[in-house]
Amino acid sequence: MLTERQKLILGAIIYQYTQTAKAVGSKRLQEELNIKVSSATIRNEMAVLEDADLIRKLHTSAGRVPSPYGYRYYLDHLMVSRTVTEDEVNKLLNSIQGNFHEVDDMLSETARRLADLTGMTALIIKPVDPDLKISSFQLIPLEGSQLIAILVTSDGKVTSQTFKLPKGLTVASLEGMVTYINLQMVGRSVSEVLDMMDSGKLPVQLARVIQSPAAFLQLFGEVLYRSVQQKVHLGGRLNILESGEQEFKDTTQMRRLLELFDSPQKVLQLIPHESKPVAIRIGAEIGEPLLDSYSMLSTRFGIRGHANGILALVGPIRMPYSRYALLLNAFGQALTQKMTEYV
Amino acid sequence: MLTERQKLILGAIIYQYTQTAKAVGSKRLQEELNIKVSSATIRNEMAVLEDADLIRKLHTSAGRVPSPYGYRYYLDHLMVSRTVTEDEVNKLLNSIQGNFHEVDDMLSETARRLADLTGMTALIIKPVDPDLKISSFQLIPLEGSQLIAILVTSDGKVTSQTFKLPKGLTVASLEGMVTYINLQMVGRSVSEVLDMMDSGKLPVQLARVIQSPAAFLQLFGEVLYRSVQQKVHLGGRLNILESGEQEFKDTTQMRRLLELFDSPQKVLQLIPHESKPVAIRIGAEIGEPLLDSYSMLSTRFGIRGHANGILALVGPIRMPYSRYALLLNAFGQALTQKMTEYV
DNA sequence: TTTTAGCAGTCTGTAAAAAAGAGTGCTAAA
DNA sequence: TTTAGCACTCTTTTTTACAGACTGCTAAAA
Repeated sequence: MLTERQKLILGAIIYQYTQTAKAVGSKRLQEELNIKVSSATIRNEMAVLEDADLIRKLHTSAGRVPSPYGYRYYLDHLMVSRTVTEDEVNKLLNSIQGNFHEVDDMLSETARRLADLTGMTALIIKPVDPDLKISSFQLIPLEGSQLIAILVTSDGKVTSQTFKLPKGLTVASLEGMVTYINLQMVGRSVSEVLDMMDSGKLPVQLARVIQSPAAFLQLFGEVLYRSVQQKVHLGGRLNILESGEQEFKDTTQMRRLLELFDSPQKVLQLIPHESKPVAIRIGAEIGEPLLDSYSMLSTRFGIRGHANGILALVGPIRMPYSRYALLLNAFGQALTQKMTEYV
Repeated sequence: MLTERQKLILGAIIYQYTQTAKAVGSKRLQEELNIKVSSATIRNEMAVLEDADLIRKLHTSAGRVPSPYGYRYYLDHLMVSRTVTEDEVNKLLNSIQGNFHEVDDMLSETARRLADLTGMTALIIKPVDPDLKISSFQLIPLEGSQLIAILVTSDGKVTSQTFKLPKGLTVASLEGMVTYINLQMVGRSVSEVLDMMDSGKLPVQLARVIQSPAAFLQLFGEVLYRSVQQKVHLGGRLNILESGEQEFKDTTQMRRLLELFDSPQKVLQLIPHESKPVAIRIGAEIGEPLLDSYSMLSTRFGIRGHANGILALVGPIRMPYSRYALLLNAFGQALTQKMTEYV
């Protein structure tokens, strides 16, 4: 257990370091804290904090910097976190105004803005609506024997795919299938239909409409599957370059880092399992070696009850946590509200 | 006018520098060239080349490096350029095999491959087909009073946009409009229809079908316009980081460079007006200060007679020009052929 | 006139040495 | 418990020294 004075000093070290990015020494703390003890006393207290691995020194005669555990302690015991007011959320909501063609555009723009605001990298994973419904399915002939399949879902997303008319099938027979799909499947949820396909229920039904539905089913399934794929929206992908603890010695690591964010698959692995309003993970807690010298704040947002969208910030360990946690929280609430407009 | 020996030396300097990235001195040239003159003679010749600003030295007692003008001279007078054989194009064509959902996917993949092959940044601007035709236009109701407009063009591209049902319009009246569009406009080229809108011809016609077509027309026009927007496909955007002449002192310039490629608008300004098979521009010739220490090779490709697509490589000034020019040429021809599959 | 050998002079890059700065840890006294 | 003081450590910056790589010039040779 830390004494009040030790907490005060730890807080000051974190504050100073967060501001200046330089190891902070006993003398500077004394001036900063405006405390009535000498620098020697502060040095003694610092020794205690160091024994507890809350702060570290880079080398024998340098000032101290917070350790990851020190940040953790700060977050858990020292940081005072405000809650977001409804007013603030509304202001934010107004600022995300704009005429977007689709949800995805809106989310991209939001990520960009959040990144600009913080100087960090923002990422948004669109919530999956388990009730996402099929709104329409169309087959449209192009030139030659090319066709294009178009699936529209209730969130306004359009998934399309071109293909060649399979041998043995006529456009007319496909038309029949499309009519059937639109009659029977529109209004049903995508996951339900995917289940029907897996269980063989749909194939059986379609077999009544046409002899060999296999080719058609494969196509339909592919488009369906692609329509529910999670997409990652990135903002300020390049900010990560300027926010690292240490400068990059070689471009190699820099590349790896950028490539990490370019891979939706890898980004999806970064999301945390905790369910706090705002989850804060420091350095190695993220579980991705490339991000060991970064921190990640994340919150969930979503449609109606289904808060499975992710809104996250990735930046240097040294950052104003309380401010950004608040911001993220506000953005998350705003997004949750905004999403309803698109359902 | 340069003597044969001077040309030989210039060529050797460029070759050596291209290979080793180190300023080349008279002694090394003597060994390399296996020539029967002494290094002093070579020094004399180098002085001549330097007077003509074909080579430069970084400082008093360093070897020489080619100047931008030196590269230019090399390209114009010294480089022997092969032509691509049909066989090579075919091989390439096979390697771009793959099942792509749309042209855009194919182009992205090609850019990626070209970038991997060269270690440079590749960019592809999709050719605009002036005969691009409208294949279908649909309005699909979503939940609430949301609608989604979908335009399919003959290249298999789908452009969509969600919007709220404007007041005073009913879904039924819109249906009429859609039917009319599909009856009258499908098969016409997009540019033709855009002209009809500008000239007021289409509004007049639509006015017969419905009272106030303004709201509908705006929407239709917007979707139409977006469908012919040029898209830029980038490959190896990050390669630019490793290929610069000098290391980056600060991350700022590095960022600017990456942002340049992230902006389609700016990328479009980079394309040259010349109409050589492969245009090669060196440093400042590109006309973009950020790329002063890079070179850009570009070629055109396209659909049928309309070669207005661009295929380009951006990399360090110091590069094997003849090899990459050949490669680019081959890829351009392959793409031109490949495009026909998608029309 | 052209080519060559030789050498002084210039600049870079690196290594070694020196100096300056910032901070700690310990001791002994208040 | 707190404080003043000082020796010690480690980093960073500056200085100095030196080897290496070329050039440019001169004077002689071809």
